[in-house]
Amino acid sequence: MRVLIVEDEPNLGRQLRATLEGAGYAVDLATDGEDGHFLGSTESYDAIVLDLGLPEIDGLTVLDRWRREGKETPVLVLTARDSWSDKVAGLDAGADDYLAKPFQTEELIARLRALIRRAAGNASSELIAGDVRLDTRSGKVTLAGEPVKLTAQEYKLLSYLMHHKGKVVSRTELIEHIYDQDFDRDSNTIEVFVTRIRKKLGQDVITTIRGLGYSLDDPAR
Amino acid sequence: MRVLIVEDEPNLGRQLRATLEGAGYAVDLATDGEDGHFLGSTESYDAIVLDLGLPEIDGLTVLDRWRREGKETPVLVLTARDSWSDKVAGLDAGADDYLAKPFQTEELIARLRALIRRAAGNASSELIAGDVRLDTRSGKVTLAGEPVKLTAQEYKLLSYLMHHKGKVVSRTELIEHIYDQDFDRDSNTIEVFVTRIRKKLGQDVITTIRGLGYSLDDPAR
DNA sequence: CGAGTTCCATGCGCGTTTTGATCGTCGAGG
DNA sequence: CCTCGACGATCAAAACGCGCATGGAACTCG
Repeated sequence: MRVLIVEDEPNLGRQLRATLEGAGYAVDLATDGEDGHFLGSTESYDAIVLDLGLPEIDGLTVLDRWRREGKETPVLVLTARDSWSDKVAGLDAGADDYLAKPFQTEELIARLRALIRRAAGNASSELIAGDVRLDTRSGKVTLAGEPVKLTAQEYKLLSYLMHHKGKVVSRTELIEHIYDQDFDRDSNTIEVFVTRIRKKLGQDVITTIRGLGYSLDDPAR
Repeated sequence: MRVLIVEDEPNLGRQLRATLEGAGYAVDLATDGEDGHFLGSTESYDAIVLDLGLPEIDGLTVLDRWRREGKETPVLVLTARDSWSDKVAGLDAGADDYLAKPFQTEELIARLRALIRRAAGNASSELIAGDVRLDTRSGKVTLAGEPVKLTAQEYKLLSYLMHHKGKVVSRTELIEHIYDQDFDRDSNTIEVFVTRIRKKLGQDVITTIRGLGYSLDDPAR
């Protein structure tokens, strides 16, 4: 999962990046509204963390522009604790969730996870496809009840596919969501990890759609 | 279920009351140690939330008095994030659980519930994972029945992991919960303590999930 | 002042990730 | 129905970086 942080205060920005990377996200960081808007418009993220108090362009403006452009990416807005006006304005501009500063990082992570889950249309923290279960809260995967050990990248890949169960996901899309900005686009890494996951969870978990990408279906239904 | 909150800071006090009432508790609020002590002694509660930093009479003193009077009501103590000394002193005075400020309201509710459940009967204040037992009340740890001497940091680290048994906990999360705000993010302290705990309690108590963090599982199930 | 604890720096080993090469397979067109 | 081309799967080995161990410095406490 790839996340954009728009935060002008350098320290907080760095801290946020560290936190989210620690939680397994690929993170891009923009330090002003201009940058933030550009990245948010051109790259593809699973969620955006947006601080409202930005220099140059105001955070609300950025959010508003994204929505006008048709960007649907879920946005979590950071506000000063007492500014209710910001909150109301943010609602109008299309924010999906709020967090008042200062906040606890776990709360941020929990909210983000919920946001991404909601955007994918899932209700619980557990994603299920056939015999495979992935718990986004504890970060664990089981196959027919048995715990399976996945490496960090394997987990990220599987997680993305399960969040988009039934959809055909292109290799490019996977690369974009698993890695951050600068990554060598032509390599067969994805294939390698698909192979590895299939080895651990069974051949038929991930279906190949030739020329288009991969898809994870739920055989249960 | 009836709960007493002893908290001098008006805002936090009100917030706590609202939270707990929302969770279905009957709530009394005392704003200083004097009041708190009196209410705790004369009324009957299922649990008490006690802030240590109080004017007039110190929270610890209040707690100590209750215990001398023979009050068995479970007490959850709120401490400033970094005052481990408070924690230790609190243990001696007979606190049943701790929460460092600032905390998540969900966590408070969860802990309170656990506290009440424990006090309600059978269960003890023990966290159990395999051969390892950690008594949150006495602060003692045993391995297969044998007492093990842990240092303060080792205890904190282990305690946090045991409170989140089964979850993958990132290094960042651990650092944030064990140290106060500004702490050198790139240092291998956590690794060092993990190693030390493993030396004392056995290699397989804490599982490493490469790239993500650590996890403590209960092999019993 | 000494014992114990906490923290930091360094180097190394090993699992993970990535690369590149090769093999297998599917599908279109002859 | 066969052949060829393109795409995907697989493998092995190299590169990388994480986490571990260790020893020592700084600090805290009695």
